[in-house]
Amino acid sequence: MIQLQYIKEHRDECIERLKIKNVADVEQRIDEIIALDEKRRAIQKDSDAIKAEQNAIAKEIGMLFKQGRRDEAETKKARTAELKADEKRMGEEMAAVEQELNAKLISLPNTPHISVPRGKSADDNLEVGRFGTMPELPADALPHWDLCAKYDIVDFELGNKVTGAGFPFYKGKGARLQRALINFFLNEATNAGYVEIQPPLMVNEASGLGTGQLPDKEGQMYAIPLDGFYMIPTAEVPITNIYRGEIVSADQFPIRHVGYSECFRREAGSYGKDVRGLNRLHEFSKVEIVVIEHPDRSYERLEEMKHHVGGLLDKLGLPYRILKLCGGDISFTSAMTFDFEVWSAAQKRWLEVSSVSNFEAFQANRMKLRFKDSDGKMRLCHTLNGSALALPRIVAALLENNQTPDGITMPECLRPYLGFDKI
RNA sequence: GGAAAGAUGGCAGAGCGGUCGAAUGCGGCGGUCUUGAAAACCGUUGACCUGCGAGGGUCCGGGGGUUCGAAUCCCUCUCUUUCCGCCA
Repeated sequence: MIQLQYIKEHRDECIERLKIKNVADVEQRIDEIIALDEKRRAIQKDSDAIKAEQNAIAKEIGMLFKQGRRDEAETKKARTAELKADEKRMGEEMAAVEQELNAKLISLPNTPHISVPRGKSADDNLEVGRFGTMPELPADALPHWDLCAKYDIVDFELGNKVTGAGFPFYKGKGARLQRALINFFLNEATNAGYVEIQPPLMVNEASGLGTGQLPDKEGQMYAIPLDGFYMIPTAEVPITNIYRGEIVSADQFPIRHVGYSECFRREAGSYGKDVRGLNRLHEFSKVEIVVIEHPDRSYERLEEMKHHVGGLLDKLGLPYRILKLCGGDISFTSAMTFDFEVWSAAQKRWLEVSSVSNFEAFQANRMKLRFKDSDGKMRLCHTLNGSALALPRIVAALLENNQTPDGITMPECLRPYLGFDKI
């Protein structure tokens, strides 16, 4: 949720930024919010005056009773009845205005950073770097789903039987590869100063609201209505929500966490060739990094996180590119996002394996995550997160890019975790 | 699943329906003392809305009610703890 104060004090800048996200009727929406806020304040002023009078009378009545002046007390009571009626009416008006204001505020996406490129769709994302070398595969090279079957390391059919499409089984060296990647990613992050967390895989509604999955992306999460829980779509949700409602002390900055979790996504409406094999699953493993930082330093931290993610891909020897997402492709909650895509050499496609974002104060405002600044004032923290990394597409690229006539070569950095060097 | 108890400030923990935004302890911050630190002692220390300010208002798990007046009484929801049962 954008801070109301920011909207009021920087109306034009706010509108300009939201236009980068192609928000329809921004001026009108912003001005409605400002008007509602003025209305709210006017009502509150009157309502506060009434309450002040009520409080004063109640005090007087207390005194009168004590002094035994009952008649005078009864007279005062009459006045209170009038005030009560007024207060009730105003309270209802206030609640209605607040509800409307809140609904309008919460439906506004985060303001993107002013440097975010304009654009309508993923085609307009800006490539800001390309690393590694793209392997030349022979003409008979296999896509990863064929390799999975050939070496019996990921079984999609079995997943269909036991659960459903998008819930594969990993077997033998495939399962071991999963475990190796998770450990490799967790260790790398720990060495870089991230404190490891193993979070719950289900969260309550308040947590979903805190990080912005609710109400915006309700249909994307698996829900357990009987208990009011949601299966997490990413470890970002439970880990960031650790700090929901907290006032952290400034000397804790930056707060760095890493967590591995299974991620559950309904992916409603996405079908076709994009979902083949490991390209898009309903359940997948991911290691996530989460950072909470002082507003003045959050963009430094974003760079640091990008560096960390890039380092992982370098070590894995996968060719990748970094995209700065345009206004049309960036998420609802994000102010700036970089996607990392690896080259999947047999599919001849770029696959997104990480998304690193700065949410600025957007999540913190929803969660009321604050700190006391050096001037003693309460301020909202900035929150950031990134995948480091999501496994399935990494596995897809590793299998495809490293295939040879006598097996699939595993990258050096994973061998201590794998116990073998070839599948 | 059955039974009971509870939810108060960063934490712990008091609180006859009016003088309670809330005792006390711990913690935090400032100071005295000290070469420095610890201890001791003194002082200070909630958040939010609104107003230029003085000030006003709100908040004792959420919601509703009784009352001139509710942290305190009633209803309801949620959650937590303990015991029993079941089970990893």
